[in-house]
Amino acid sequence: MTSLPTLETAPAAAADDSCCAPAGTPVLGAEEAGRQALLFKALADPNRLRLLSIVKNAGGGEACVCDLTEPLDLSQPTVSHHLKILVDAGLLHREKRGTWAYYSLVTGALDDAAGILSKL
Amino acid sequence: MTSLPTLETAPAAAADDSCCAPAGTPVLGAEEAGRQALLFKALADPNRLRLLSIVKNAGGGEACVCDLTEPLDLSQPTVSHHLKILVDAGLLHREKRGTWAYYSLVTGALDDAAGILSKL
DNA sequence: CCCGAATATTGATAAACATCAATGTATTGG
DNA sequence: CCAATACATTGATGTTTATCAATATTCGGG
Repeated sequence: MTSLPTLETAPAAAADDSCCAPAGTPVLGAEEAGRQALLFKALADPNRLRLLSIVKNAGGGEACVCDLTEPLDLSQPTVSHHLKILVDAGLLHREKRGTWAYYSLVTGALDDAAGILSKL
Repeated sequence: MTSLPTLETAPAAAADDSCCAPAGTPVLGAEEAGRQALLFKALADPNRLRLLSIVKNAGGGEACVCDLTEPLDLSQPTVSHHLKILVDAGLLHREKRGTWAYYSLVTGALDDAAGILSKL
């Protein structure tokens, strides 16, 4: 303990010289913060944001890997890697049809992420 | 629709065997994606999310470092480091009054971040 | 049943990151 | 001025991350 603050009990006297609030503040729990951070980690990369943008605006709302490799100027394994991160984060849905894998936005996932920020 | 792809505008020639769309898709630019990724990088850490939550819900809408070190169970330098990242990302505002540094939310910054996701 | 195409996985490497201890800086009170 | 307090910066360290080349897997066609 480094300083005066943190008076959990007995605020009574006041005349408090400290800088700090009464420490009764409601805080985002560590576990939930961890879960939410995983989601934003998935969004914290330029190429993944571009992937989401391309998929969202693609005709039919879906795109295969071959649609995504060229515009990003990344190798195919790297694109697959990013797509896996987005799927694991619950942002993209993957459907294999024949040889191709089609990726589409999970409905409401981006709005949910946005909602987290608004309600922090 | 078993396989062949998403041709929106039917660009004449083609006879294309590929799985891919005509590559006319509007894409989030690399530069803007980079800027936006910086913002989400700042949000992609549990402790920084908790910092934002504490500051937002603090009495008076502001909190000093001593309010933040204890609930996160991090060293003071680490908290200062995270706060700097949030300030650099445009999410927090820093005001020094006397010996203390008070941090507060930049108005609308979180909503702007949320808006990016909605409008991807 | 084998071949080629589309995608996924593995292994390696360099860069970025989170964290703390130690130290620096600035400001207040005596 | 001096000392103490609040915060920032620096340096070091272990972990995570982005990327590619090489390889594996899976599927449709002949």
